[in-house]
Amino acid sequence: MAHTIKDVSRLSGVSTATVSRAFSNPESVREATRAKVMEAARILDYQPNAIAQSMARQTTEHIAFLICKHDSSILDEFYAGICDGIMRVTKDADYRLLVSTADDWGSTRRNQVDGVILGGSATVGMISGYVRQNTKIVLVNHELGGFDFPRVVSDEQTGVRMAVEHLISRGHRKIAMLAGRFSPYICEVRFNTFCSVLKEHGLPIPDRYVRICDPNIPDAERQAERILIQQDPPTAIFGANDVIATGAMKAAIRLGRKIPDDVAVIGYDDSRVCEALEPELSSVHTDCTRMGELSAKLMLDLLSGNKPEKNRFVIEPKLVIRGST
Amino acid sequence: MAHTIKDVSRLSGVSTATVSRAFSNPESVREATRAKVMEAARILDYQPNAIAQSMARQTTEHIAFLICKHDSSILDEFYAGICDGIMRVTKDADYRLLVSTADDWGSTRRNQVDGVILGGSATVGMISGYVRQNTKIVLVNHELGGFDFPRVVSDEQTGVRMAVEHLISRGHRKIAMLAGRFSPYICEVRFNTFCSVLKEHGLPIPDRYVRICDPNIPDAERQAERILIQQDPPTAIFGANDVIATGAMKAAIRLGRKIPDDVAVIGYDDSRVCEALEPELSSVHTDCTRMGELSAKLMLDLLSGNKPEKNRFVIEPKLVIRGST
DNA sequence: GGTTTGAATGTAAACGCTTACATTTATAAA
DNA sequence: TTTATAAATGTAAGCGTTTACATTCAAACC
Repeated sequence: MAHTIKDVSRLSGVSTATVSRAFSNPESVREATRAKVMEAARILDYQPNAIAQSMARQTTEHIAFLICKHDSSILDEFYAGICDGIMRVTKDADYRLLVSTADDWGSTRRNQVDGVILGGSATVGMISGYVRQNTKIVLVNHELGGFDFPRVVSDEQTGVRMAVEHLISRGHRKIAMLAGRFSPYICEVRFNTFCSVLKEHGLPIPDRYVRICDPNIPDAERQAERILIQQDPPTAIFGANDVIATGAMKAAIRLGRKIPDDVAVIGYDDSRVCEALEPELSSVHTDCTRMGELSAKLMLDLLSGNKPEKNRFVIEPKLVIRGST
Repeated sequence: MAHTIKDVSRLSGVSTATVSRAFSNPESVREATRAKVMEAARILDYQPNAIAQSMARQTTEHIAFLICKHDSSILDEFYAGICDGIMRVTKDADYRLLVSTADDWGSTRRNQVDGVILGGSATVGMISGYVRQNTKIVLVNHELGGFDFPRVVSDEQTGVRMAVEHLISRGHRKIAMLAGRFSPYICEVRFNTFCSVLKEHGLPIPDRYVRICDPNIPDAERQAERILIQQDPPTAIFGANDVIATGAMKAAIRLGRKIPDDVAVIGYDDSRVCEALEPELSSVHTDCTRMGELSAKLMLDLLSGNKPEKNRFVIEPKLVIRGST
């Protein structure tokens, strides 16, 4: 067994209270005393037991990041980015980070964390448990209708608008979209915004220019091919995300179309794959690391008892123009 | 404040011991009693306090995954994969997972976890602290010379051998390598194995067929171009990882070389980018999720007091042949 | 009905800290 | 030196569980 505060107390000849203070509130003990304590601790290789501290202090200095997305996880580049941002902040603040993909996480061992950052689509059911236990909540990349939790979201409308208007500014009039079948809310926003922007510019959206595909390359490739081989094909394709846009590019290349001359392609997310493609894929960048950092800072703020000045933080995406447009 | 076991005890009219038993050892209390307890707990919305349990049981049911790699993190596809594997297992076993990129993690709050899985290159210094505290240790994707910790590693020699012999079997005699400058140990193994396999087959390795590059696409592209534009260029390039191989492909495409006819390219890691490229990139697949799962299972084994039958588990990589070769 | 026995429950001492409050010690002022 | 005051330290009661041990209860046997 590791040594306890009592052993240090005995060896250094001071009370356990003083040992405790020497560790967690050094200014409150005399220099000489602190030295004695630390020396004893060194000899015994003592470190305060974190669990006992949590027990006594009623706080764990743990927060959790929960990825609430059906079939997705830390493997998702976007959530990994958020997680990375959260890790940076929690590390600096000396908080520990628990990570889980979670539907039902809330039901078990809830009171082990001071706060939980929910990424993806949390449900009211998940959240109510935390609320009852007074566990702090921050939402990231998601809004929960009817609630005003502190949250960090990305301005997808603007992102899509930038992508589409970029195509238009390049002279494209026949623009197709490969809509997605992944996160329902996101897919809806991206498609709806695509439509409104085109309408605003007086451009038509014939049905044959729209296809819905699964978020994997082969399906995107199939659907893109269908769009491209028709009579009077579009001169540009907007993919609902980079994976889908990648499929579009592959289809175009296989059909012998030149990118961007015969057909331009743009994606969304600015994932790593964009720079790997030839030509490189234009896309819309969302700074997910910053989203993570911001949500973690919000959480720390909450935990230190501050109310943040506002509850909704919006990250503005950036258009990244590359060779594909 | 949340209710405690005492509140439940009072409301249900039994002792706290019985409440505790009703929760953590249901068979040991009479059906009727358990029902009373559970009803009281339901009314009070009681849940056992996990911290107090950890305190009393002297176990946290937390394990940590530490990514010990200088400039890398959960953003790294490979470590994300390991992490995903660990998460699956810990989730099933109802353990919580702490994740951190760590150099110095060991120094602080060490005793909050029952065990730690170290990914990347842990140092003896990091480990000694855990050993003293009797925290269980498992290594993944790394060996620690001179120690025999339970560990899961990938058989890189075989992986490289498969890649190179695949090129040879395709008739290539002039094979170049873009060696890497990332993880020193890995880079060394990959390069050395490349050389020995070529030697075994009596093939030359002229200096002009080897270049070392940083693990980013632009640099790989530059170096690959240097290799390709020389007189008597290689007919195949082995990239030390997929990023580097991607750069090689881009260089070849830009130079107007046909892949795989003018030059074949193969990578290592089988990351997501492989299937995005056109043609798709052949590579060597390491099942990192399985490495994660295995290391987590090893850890759970250790924590339940079993000695694993052996300490070194080797994952065999698989060759994935695609259009680029 | 009285024993015996095993199961169910209760009592109370840990687990290793923190912290309000009490006490002692050092410092400054008179 | 005495006294007032502030700083340092000590005492002991929590924090919310678990669990060894003691006690009670119920069923089964004689």
